[in-house]
Amino acid sequence: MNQPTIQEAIKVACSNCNLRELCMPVGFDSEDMQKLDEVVATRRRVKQGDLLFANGEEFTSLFAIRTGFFKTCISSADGREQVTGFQMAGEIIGLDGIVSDFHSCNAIALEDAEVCVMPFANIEDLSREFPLLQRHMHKVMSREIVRENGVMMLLGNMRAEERLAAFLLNLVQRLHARGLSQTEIVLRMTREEIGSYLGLKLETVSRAFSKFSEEGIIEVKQRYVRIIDPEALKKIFNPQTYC
Amino acid sequence: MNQPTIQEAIKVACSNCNLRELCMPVGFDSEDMQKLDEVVATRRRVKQGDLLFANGEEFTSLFAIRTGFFKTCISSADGREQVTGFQMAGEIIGLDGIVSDFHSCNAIALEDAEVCVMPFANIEDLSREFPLLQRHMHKVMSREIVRENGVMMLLGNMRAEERLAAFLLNLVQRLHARGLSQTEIVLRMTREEIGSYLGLKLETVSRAFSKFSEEGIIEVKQRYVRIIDPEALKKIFNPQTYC
DNA sequence: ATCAAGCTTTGATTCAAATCAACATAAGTG
DNA sequence: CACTTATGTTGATTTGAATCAAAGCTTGAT
Repeated sequence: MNQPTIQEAIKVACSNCNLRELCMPVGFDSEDMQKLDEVVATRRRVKQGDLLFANGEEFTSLFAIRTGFFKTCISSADGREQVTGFQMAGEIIGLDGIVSDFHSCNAIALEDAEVCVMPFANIEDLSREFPLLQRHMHKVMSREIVRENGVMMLLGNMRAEERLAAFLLNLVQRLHARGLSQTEIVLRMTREEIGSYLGLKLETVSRAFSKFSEEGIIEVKQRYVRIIDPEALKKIFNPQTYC
Repeated sequence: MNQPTIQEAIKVACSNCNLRELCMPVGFDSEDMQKLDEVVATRRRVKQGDLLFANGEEFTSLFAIRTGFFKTCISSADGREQVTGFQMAGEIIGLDGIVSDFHSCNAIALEDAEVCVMPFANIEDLSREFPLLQRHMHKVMSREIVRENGVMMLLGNMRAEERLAAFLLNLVQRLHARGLSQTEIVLRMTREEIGSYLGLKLETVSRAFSKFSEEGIIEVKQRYVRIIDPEALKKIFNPQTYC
């Protein structure tokens, strides 16, 4: 079902990875860290547009994103698509598959990407040995649950501009945590994909971008976005705190 | 922050609990099952309208619902409420607290309830000892993630009647799995709470109920609902499969 | 039993976002 | 490069759900 991808047999090591603080728990000594390298079996490259995994595929591994950008999405029986998340370097993807041993969404690379393949059996074995890793995995899953709670609030209660403001703030915050600019973004997704995530149509997303631009809150040119006035965005997202 | 509740020191045992197949993994021998009883420290009663836990409270335990019915909800800075789920007997509540060690939602009893208090430290200790329990906890969290994915699809893509149909079908399915009627429900929540969960206003929920009733799909009288034509509900929720 | 408060239903009107439509811009491809 | 296709913007119109409003039911308390 997936496009062919290169399976690299190169030796991979979390212990040397610059994303370690994002994917992995902190506080291990170097000896334990060596053992933890066993969670990652191999790396895998995924080309832009290709599937990392697909709905219905057997679940065997979680994936830690090393480089690149993904979306996860589900579709209803009559073909409506819902983007359920956007994932970037250092984030874990594939948690949906644990419950049934089959994936229940598609994960698609929005740019050329590389992931660390972490066989779930390895994760479970090492989690029993290392309480810190166990705790870490629990937190990763809980974080995803809490994120989705927030999305429910967005979709259930927020207006189009509030949703887009929240989306932009979340994106820059995560990019900033990875050492990228707090003010400039090059979006990896289309207006339609943003809209799908936020429960809006692409025209509505485009209009909200234009509105923010007219108001001098952001500068937009296609996928390039510069945040001129982050406080204004926060105020739109969260009016009460600012009145 | 919570209303006072009775802390019962009675000896509790999963090994004898009729909800065991819902809360706990299957496949243990009776000796291991005895050890697993340690996961539950005590039971706690929660009166209708009272909080099981509140946003901001320290997270120490997960709760398995023995009897009763809960809602979980979050509120935005300016006071908008979003119900993030309804939980019934045999379900686990409190997963939101794991990531930050503080709860990020309120859990409120919609009827008098009793829960098993499972200190998270106990769960983690026993999970390291018993791979089946470890796997079970992972599945519980993954199931919650997948449920929320489905809610995102509902809120992002579905119309009011489709949302209500999905909600009713989900509810009867879960009640049926607990040995209750597949056709008759007494709702534990108000129209407003249903609306909050589904991203709708209470009037819209009421109108959708009335519409289904006029069409002979359900019989409604306040909180009482009888499903006359479940296939029609499935068709509304999921038109493609039926055309 | 009576009253008050909370919930539910229904109708009239408004409004935010969807839809329909046209064009502009960018990105790929042979 | 020219041409096709994908993506993005903007305007006009429609529409589904929100809002505003009023009345009917239930439930629980005095």
